[in-house]
Amino acid sequence: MELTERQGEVLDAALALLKEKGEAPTMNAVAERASCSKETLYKWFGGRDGLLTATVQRQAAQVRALPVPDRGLDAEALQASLVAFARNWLRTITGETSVALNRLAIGEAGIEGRGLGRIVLDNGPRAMQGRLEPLLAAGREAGLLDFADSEDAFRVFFGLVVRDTQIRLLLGDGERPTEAEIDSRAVQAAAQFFALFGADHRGADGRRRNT
Amino acid sequence: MELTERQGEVLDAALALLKEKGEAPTMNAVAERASCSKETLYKWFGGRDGLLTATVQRQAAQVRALPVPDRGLDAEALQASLVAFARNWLRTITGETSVALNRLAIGEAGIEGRGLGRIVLDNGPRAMQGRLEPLLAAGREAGLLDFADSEDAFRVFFGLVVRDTQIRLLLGDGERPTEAEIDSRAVQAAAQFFALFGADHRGADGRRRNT
DNA sequence: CGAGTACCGTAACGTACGGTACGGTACACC
DNA sequence: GGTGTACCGTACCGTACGTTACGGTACTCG
Repeated sequence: MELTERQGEVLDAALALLKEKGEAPTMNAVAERASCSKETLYKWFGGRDGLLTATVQRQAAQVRALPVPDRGLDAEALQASLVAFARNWLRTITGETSVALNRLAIGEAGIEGRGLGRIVLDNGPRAMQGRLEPLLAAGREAGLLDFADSEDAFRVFFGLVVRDTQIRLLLGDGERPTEAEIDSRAVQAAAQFFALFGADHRGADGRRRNT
Repeated sequence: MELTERQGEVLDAALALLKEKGEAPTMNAVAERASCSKETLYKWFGGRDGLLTATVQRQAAQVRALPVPDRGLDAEALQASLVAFARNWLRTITGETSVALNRLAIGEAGIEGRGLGRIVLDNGPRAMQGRLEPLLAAGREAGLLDFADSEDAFRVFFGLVVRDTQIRLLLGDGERPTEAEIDSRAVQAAAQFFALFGADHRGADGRRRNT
């Protein structure tokens, strides 16, 4: 959906309300906050579902991709890329916006005909997977990594990075990791991933190359 | 809260509706499904919040604990316990009931004064942590595991087991793992955990004993 | 300058739903 | 048999909110 600047402001207002109140804002609240008429909301977005969908889409779309070195991939560069991925991802999912969006999407994901979960999924875990798997494959090509199934490898990396952080935040456990903790965790996760899938280590996980 | 059998039936009806509709059921719907009067609902549970809280509590409380061998802990027994833990946990979180409960709790977790998130948290990740950490500590005592911070070790285990499974299910990605996949993943996660924290391996994660 | 367009502000409508009230029934206890 | 208790079924009330309608204003275009 193509957005004018004014429409973007309206969606920003909707997002702000979502973060403040913790639940999907009402049409009245959005109209008031954005200083626009409800008629305009309906004209632009079709209704409540359209407004919320557009709000989620606007935010989800601006999760930025990280540049991946596709030439001259050595162990150092691969490690650095993985750490950068992990740090970027942790920052995203622990952010207030991401938590609010995921809450909204999850809350409506069980209901017939709601597409919010799909949007967040496509721009969240699946987007991460789509960007990371090529990097992992390149690492294997370069003889730095050793795994059979790149999807499986991605999921292990995801687990090492995210752990129980996201589900705890979603459930309202207030303790957000600090920037320093995020950095440390990113380094740690990348190191653990290398310990499991680095080509210069033994296949201690018992499943290497056959799962 | 002490429950009579009839009250349990009412909460079962509420849970059934929650799973069917994907969102918190209305008082009318619960009364009709359970063949009871709304007045009774209010008398028993105080109101809508009380009813939903009781529903979540009833389910959350019956996540069963696994027996932990506290004597004669050898490598085999520890591995078996970890696999059992992983399998049990994966079965729980991929179950329809758990997904519905988590959706409900997360959807209301951002709202002032709602306690559902806390309940699920206490009976979910925190309960798992409370049961697993003693096992890990025992493994360290027995010279089988090597880690500095047992909470950190728990979280790595959690990540290796759960990966992105839970968040994908919550967001509506329909693909549930089969029983065979759960078994395989449990074994794999335990092996990977040993590869990272087993006392007979090198400390390849770079953080052993100092984080 | 007149017509059209886009938008704001506000009022109004319909409905869903949480909560309450009340009559009716079955059963226990004196 | 009379009284109290617990519960069902249903009707009712108030409010919140999605949606629609409409009058008023500014700006554009011919």
